[in-house]
Amino acid sequence: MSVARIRRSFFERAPLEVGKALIGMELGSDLSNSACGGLIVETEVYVGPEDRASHAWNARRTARTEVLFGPRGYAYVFQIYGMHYCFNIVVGAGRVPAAVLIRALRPTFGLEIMAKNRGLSSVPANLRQLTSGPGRLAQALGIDRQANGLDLCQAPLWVRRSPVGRRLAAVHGIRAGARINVDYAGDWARRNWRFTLSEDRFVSV
DNA sequence: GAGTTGATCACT
DNA sequence: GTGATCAACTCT
Repeated sequence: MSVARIRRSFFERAPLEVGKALIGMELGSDLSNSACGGLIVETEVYVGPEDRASHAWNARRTARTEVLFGPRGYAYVFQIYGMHYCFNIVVGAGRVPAAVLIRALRPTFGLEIMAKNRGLSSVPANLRQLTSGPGRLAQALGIDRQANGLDLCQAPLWVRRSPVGRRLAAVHGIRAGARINVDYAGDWARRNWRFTLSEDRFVSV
């Protein structure tokens, strides 16, 4: 599959701006030797060191968070609850440690691959099982710790504009709400830094 | 409500 | 170096 990848400058903007702009764009993967992916319908933004909910809170710089301090447009992948992976994109101006978590996709291609990656015997009747939720979509796209640090402008993992997605966002609109499962972050948990394609059935619960 | 494991941190 | 704590989730 020939893919016109996105320019790095797309990611080199204010984190909230990128988090919103990603809604309706395509996320694709060749990590399983056959292309699969879908349209991004849900994101969460972690703005930087001041954000109590961020792994980079208080400028915490460790082996795990290292890629957050590097160039924009790279994958930040971490394991959570001992068994799931979350896929993020490093974004922002300069090298502030900010990222956008991709929380849900509307699956559009390579459905068989994604079903297999998810451990399902066939493509499920309810496609929400494939990519609705950060852990689910990472598994569906074959993303694990090995994908950490991949350059999304070159690697077999890409983001690109989608005319269909752009239209969906224009017609249905984008909603901002509170981020999920970050109650430990106090006031920061209440900021409306989660973006969803309004009314989309593939948005996670 | 349980599962599961690595990162992080507060200690020696 | 060692041990305790717990997490940006999923499935039953």
